[in-house]
Amino acid sequence: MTKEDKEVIKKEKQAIEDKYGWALLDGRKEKVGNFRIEPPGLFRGRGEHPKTGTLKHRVYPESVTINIGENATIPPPPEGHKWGKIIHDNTVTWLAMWKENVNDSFKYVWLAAGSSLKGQSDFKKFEKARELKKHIGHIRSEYTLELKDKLMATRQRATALYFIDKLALRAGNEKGDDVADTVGCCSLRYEHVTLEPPNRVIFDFLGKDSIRYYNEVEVSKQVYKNIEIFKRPPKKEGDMLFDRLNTTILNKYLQKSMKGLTAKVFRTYNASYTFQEELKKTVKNSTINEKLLAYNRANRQVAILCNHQRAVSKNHSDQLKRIQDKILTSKYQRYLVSKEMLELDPALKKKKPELGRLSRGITKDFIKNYEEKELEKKKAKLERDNEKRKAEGKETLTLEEMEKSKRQPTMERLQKQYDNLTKRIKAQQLLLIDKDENKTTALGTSKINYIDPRISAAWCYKYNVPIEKIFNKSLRNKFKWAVEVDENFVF
DNA sequence: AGCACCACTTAGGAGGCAAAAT
DNA sequence: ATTTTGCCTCCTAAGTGGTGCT
Repeated sequence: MTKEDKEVIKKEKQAIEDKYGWALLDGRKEKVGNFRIEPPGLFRGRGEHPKTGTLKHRVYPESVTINIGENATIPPPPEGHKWGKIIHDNTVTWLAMWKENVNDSFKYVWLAAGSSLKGQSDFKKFEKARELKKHIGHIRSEYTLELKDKLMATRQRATALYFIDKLALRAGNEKGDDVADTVGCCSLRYEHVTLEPPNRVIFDFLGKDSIRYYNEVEVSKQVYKNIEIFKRPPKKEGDMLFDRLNTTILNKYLQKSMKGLTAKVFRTYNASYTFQEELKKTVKNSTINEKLLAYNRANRQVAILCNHQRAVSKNHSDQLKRIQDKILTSKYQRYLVSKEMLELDPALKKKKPELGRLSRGITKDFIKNYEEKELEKKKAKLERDNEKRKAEGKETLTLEEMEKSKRQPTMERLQKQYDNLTKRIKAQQLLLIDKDENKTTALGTSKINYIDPRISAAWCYKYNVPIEKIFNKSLRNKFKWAVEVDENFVF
């Protein structure tokens, strides 16, 4: 498409956003989230979903309910149609709703992530997780005691809670057989947990979105013993590990320790807490890039804890090789610069002995390859230059003449080149580490949903990192409520 | 207790786009 | 000039957990 074509499409898109993308909430203009009805198509479930490929019907205005202020103007339905229902319920936050035919579930139109409503509930979520901080000591000592309880139901509850707390497992509601067979903590089955003496437990199951959870963990003697008991015959494959427990029982129990406490709060709490602890490894006087690496590492620890995975890109290993190659190139270039420096001032050999060691790790093959490429480049440049010269009526040069015509390097210039290359090598090495550590881990989900954004904001202030380096535009918008903290904020 | 129903948060992948690399 | 990469937005599925009824 031409620039103009794109411009037209962009404008049309913007006009739709302007028209449908806003709502009035208590007189304030608020951005609406996804306001589009899902188009018909084949249902694409994740993992082995029994309904994969079934037809998802087109949704007509007649099956859409509009939730709007009593005196507000009702947006007109598409020509020739009527809305299913108009309601005025101010106890819920959705603006429109319909029922989808494949799984019989509801779909909603809500305000956008950056809206005041979503911001408020985000704030409440993290405040609740912080509230847990005050109770966690007591909760832990209680479930540690209850691991030995005479009553099997209590023991199971304590053991499940131990996993939820230590491993950040999801609650694990029961599911029907009309959806993919995935589990969380309370719905773990016999075959999902294997024991390895003396105290190792191996988890292997499909969790939310059919993402595999595989983890080998050392547990306390009592927990090991409990699992042994819960797996004792006649229990067999296919049976529930915690047959006396479900999420309702667990959550009812948690309410007693803290009002509003449920299993999912532990994930938020442990994610944010872990992040805050990991961030302490940031080095005060390091470069911005090093600080960002520390930030991403802390983020990554949380993502690993929460098992946020992503598919490895198909050319991941190629990418790594390319970066390694670049590092080698920079190192070789730096070595060449150091040689020139030594030629210019042989006394440097004693003053800066490190200059003599720069060729380490650079193979002859690499050098040969590099020099060949360099020669190609020079020849190409020479050809271009000579074209120009001809056009200007000047004499053409040979390769040797071009080399000679270069300015003689001064020590100052060489030192600058040297320093720049050192900087570049460092940056490339950081990139390499970051990239490799990141190949199967998705950082986004924990950043968006689990890590209290105030921790990040405070970190930025404390270490003098611009907030744009860690929050993109939409995150800054989503976390508007959080950036007002000062550098001393503690989760 | 078990359910149906409902409303909300959490999740990974697809695809678009612009900057970087070639 | 063209291709690759990396970030971001969009999409919608898949969880959690509440309420009210039997």
